[in-house]
Amino acid sequence: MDRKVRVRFAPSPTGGLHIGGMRTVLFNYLFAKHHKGEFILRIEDTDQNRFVPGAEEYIFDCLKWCGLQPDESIIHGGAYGPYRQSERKDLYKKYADELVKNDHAYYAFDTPAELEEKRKQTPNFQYNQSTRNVMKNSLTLCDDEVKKLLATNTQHVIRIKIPHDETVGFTDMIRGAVNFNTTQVDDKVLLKADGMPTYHLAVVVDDYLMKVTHAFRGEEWLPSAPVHILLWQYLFGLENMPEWAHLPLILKPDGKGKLSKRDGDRLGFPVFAMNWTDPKTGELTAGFRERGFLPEAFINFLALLGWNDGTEQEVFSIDELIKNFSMERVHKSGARFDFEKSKWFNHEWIKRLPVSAYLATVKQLLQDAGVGVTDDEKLKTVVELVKDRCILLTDFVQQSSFFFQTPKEIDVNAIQPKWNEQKQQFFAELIRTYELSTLWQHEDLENSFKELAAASQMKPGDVLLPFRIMLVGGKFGPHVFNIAEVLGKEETLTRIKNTLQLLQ
RNA sequence: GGCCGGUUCGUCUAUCGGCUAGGACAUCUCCCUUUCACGGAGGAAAGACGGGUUCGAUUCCCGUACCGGCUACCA
Repeated sequence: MDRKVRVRFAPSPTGGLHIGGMRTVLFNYLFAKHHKGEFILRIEDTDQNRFVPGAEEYIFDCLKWCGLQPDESIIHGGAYGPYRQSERKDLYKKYADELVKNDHAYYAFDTPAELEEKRKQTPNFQYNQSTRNVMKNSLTLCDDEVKKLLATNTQHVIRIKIPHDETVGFTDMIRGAVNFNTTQVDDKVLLKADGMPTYHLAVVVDDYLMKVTHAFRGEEWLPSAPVHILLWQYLFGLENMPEWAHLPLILKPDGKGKLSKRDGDRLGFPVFAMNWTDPKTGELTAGFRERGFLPEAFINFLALLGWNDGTEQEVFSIDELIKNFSMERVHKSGARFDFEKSKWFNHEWIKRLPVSAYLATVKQLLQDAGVGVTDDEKLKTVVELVKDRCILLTDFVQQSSFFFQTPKEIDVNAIQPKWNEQKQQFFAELIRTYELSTLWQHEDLENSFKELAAASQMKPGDVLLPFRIMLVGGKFGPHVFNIAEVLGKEETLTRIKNTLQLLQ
């Protein structure tokens, strides 16, 4: 391929963008960047009935969060605009007319009601080469009548005239040779009654006009490939057609079928990249971002859903993905989405990334939870201390709140049963020891704690858990002396004293 | 129903004719850790089925089964 690589992602702004779509974006992006090409984002809004306000912005927000920025789009500009199909409406008619003129398409005057009636009568009714001659179209009507109907602006569509008994095939980058016999292909509508093109006409025209070299889409599009190939043949020449790759579907974790946004609610995991609220129904679909995912992790597990580089590496940065990605190594079969594994990726990224990469997010999360953080250095220390224990960013709230505010609840029930006079005295003594101590490093705190335990004829283990609960409130958190160190002398002593009172 | 696609541990996957079928998630056991994690060691766990081709098939071919997708003036 000597042409510059140009790929496109073409969502319709009908609301939400789930992980299947996001993965298609990712693969487009990786392919484009790997080949030093361009990534275009085209809005396919040819169905005006399904337009959802805010959906376009949402799509861009998701891409931005992931760092997958288009080179050309309705907001990034570019030399091949407009990038919104509704604004290209007039372009398509010309090509539809050309097809009619060359006998590759025809006018059809059947009304939606008539078609519906037909389908009711004939269960598996298809508008195709075997039925078109009993329908109301320019193939069955005489020329004068057609002219008259057109002249009087009778509602009509333009349908492709699929040839009889031909083999149409192409080489899919993932699947290899795929062939269809045209006898099985329907006469799809190309131009709708409202003058808008259907997807079939629009993809072909726009991919040509936008000089797209490689076209990637979900496997669900495979059956309509012959229509598109025929269109390329009739309009622009097969030699100019982009190479196709039909990506494997992302399947439900349980049961069967492709993943849908409803599966998330049902099974308790996000399906969209970011939270999405449907403006019409008010229904909220949860997003990975709000659930506490790092974009690095989101991208990483998306990439591995259907692709791998042949090695045993699993954690990839975006640059590594760009470097190693190839469409030929994408799987043919669908991949079942596994939320547990996606969490593992997030944990890996939390551990690997410098904490500065997500410190601001954690700070915001704490703030949202009512935990004010004024000391950024302290936050950094805390995050560093607890990050191994956090799978999702939201886990930082539970793991670090007690560093910044007194625990709301002290799990005294965990101490009470084994509490006695001896322990009571140990902590009274500990308070005195710590009050006198001039050093406040965790090693020193631990040493004096253990010396005191030994002097009191106790095993450290007997008093370590109570100590933890005094400082943390519960049975969790990093090493207790590290906690004490960060908390500082005054706060540590206050918490011991407070809990001691609770135990009275 | 028709057309198209797919089929390796529970899940994601490696293997491009030589396999004692490798890794990861999850799971189990143990070690480390006087919380929980992290980390370390180990265990259990797979080639849908039937025919070919071949010295040899998970790998190539053909059937069957099963799974999925599509079958709108939606994308």
